[in-house]
Amino acid sequence: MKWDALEEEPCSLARTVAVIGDRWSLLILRECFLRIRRFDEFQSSLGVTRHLLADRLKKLVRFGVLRKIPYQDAPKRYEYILTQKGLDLYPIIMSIVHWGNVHMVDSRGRPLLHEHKNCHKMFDPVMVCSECGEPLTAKAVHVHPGPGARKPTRTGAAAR
Amino acid sequence: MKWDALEEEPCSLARTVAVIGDRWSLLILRECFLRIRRFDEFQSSLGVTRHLLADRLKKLVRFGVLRKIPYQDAPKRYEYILTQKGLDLYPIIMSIVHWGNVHMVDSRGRPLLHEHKNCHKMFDPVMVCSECGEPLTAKAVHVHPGPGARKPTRTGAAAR
DNA sequence: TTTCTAGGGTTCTATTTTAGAACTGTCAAT
DNA sequence: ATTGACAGTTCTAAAATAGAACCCTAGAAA
Repeated sequence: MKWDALEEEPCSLARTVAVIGDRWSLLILRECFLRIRRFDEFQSSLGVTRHLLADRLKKLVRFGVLRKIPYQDAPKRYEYILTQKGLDLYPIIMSIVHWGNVHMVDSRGRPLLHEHKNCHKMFDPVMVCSECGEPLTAKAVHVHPGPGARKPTRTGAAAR
Repeated sequence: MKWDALEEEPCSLARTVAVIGDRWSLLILRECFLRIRRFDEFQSSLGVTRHLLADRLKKLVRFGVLRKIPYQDAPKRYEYILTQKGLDLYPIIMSIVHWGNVHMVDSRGRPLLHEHKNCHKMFDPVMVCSECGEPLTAKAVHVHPGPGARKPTRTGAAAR
């Protein structure tokens, strides 16, 4: 399967994966949320090759996750900043970080702690139901085909 | 950077990306949460090559996200089911799906709808603070170095 | 008894991606 | 006139992926 094919899938996960589903895109986004904005900063903090960095930034701009803002003329220089669409990725990033905090830390403990400016406490992210506010688990969720679902076919290929 | 190097990074995001940060792993996990369990089912619903599927399943088992459960002897056959560590990936999967629902659907609408068995309503996932229960945004979060943070170096390489 | 099918892989070659390093070009400061 | 910062692009070699074919076990069918 090509990457382009992923964007066309009738599956919100597949389409999101088409945007952020590779190693470097996720690491670049991590840097974005840590206020990194310039090519060289990304390059030196990530150790990614300049080639791939340029490629991934271009892709993220194309998908509307990042926006190029000029910060100087002569020569033209740009900063890459998150759009609203990009800022909306925050729950994804945080849930990834949280899972790592729970399941992948070594004996030294967490690399980062998160403080909520609202309540001034260190927190973990919790995913809850928009309707009743209860924490979500896979077992408590039922899935239904939506309006954009793939029509059932004789082949029985899975549809989402 | 090698994949193995990612696991060693003092960054919970990087370490999680080492486990699930590629296209097929995420799609395989999607199937797992939709109750797919067998090699052939994965293969036909995803269209992934058998080679890569075998490789990714092996990786997910190695990381303790999936477990092989025999369901027949002679010949030995296994089902791949989520461990607790794997079930804990649910918020990641859901937040990815939700972002796709908001930003990547076409005119036909969402491929899937989610019903919460608790309250019997269709819902969206919301990420809130474990301490005060308020919804989280990137701007309301302050980041601090934790006990596992990389020690600052003269080179100024970013640390997380 | 030979053949077929299902399930779960492994092996092979060709194509794509990625890594790693070097190169380009503009401008500012020394 | 040279050096350095910044933001890329271009090159070759190495790795990962796609796509197809092959292998093995065992039960069912012909």
